[in-house]
Amino acid sequence: MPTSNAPPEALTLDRLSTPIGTALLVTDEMGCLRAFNWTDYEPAMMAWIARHYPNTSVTEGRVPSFVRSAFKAYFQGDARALEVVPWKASGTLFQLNVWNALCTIPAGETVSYAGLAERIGRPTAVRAVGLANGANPVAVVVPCHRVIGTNGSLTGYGGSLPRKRWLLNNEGVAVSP
Amino acid sequence: MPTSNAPPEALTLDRLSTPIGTALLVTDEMGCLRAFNWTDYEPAMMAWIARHYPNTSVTEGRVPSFVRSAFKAYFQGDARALEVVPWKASGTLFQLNVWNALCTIPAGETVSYAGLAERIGRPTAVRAVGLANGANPVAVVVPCHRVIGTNGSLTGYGGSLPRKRWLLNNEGVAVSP
DNA sequence: TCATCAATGTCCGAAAACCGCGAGACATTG
DNA sequence: CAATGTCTCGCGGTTTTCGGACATTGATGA
Repeated sequence: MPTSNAPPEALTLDRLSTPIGTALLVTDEMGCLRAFNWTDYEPAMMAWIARHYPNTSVTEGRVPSFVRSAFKAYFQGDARALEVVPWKASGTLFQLNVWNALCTIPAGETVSYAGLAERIGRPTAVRAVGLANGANPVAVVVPCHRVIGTNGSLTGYGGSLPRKRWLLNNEGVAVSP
Repeated sequence: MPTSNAPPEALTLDRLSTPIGTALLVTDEMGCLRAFNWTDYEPAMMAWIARHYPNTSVTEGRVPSFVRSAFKAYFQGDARALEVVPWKASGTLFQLNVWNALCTIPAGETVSYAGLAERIGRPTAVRAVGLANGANPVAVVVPCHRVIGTNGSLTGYGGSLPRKRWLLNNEGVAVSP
């Protein structure tokens, strides 16, 4: 059956309070995480969903409880709790490569943009990696926050730098300032 | 299930000898015609398939016998024989509108490009209709050859004008030269 | 140590080019 | 005076091309 790659029919949008703001969780019929963001960026997230899943409805509701539990545990300090959450992302081949590579960075470690570029076999596509990083629709679960500048600075983060710092601290990474 | 609109997993490519060249028939798992062309344009057709069905395999084989029979009957003079062949096409909304409108032209009749534009409610999109006509992936079954210029000239045809003339003759239409 | 600068790959939106037409303006023909 | 032919221009969806933007980095020079 070719259903495996088909776009989802219906998405569920849930809200979860965290120490760094209210999070938006979006899962498909299979309980697969399709999008994650904070309420500050709700309009942008909805626009992204509309562009990538044109014929899919989004209704507010409860995502599967194991998903909620995983996020709760993570935000209470269990750095590896999110590894059990299944996710599926829509993007170009290059972006998918980057996102998959992100998941090989264990909690508690960081990689530079250049390092990530090497991992996917495109040593020179450094800026492109940064761009793909920012396009990650399932933040936190796909740990784009674990990528920092070669010199150790945090550089950027779609969800604001304070959150990036908080997430890294929560995973046991020492960040400078 | 969202499977109905999902792309096919595997396509079958068959060859059939006709009075105007060897035809290429491509059907999906359900026996639905997905592409039609003559061997002169085989590379172009394969490229079209690759672009529209990126993850689909194409293997040579036999299409369902009722499909072959229908084509044989048509090319032996049974003008309406192809009406029983199911087809499915990938294209933009505008193109789908045009292709559906084409199927309302009975064998033995013709319509002008302007007339076709009116039928779909876009009286001024005349050239666009011509363009969509040329993009028809399932020629003959979706009878794009039944569209001619307002002044009665054949104007153009992707499969070459002699074939357009032959097809119309075969359906009982009197064409000038 | 800190600005400045160039080199770099991908993605997105805007703009232009491409045509399987038709209508109108003229010229040519019988 | 038709009837026929050539030419020009406007039409509109699709495809292609092009120019910036960017979650970087390493080499320079104060």
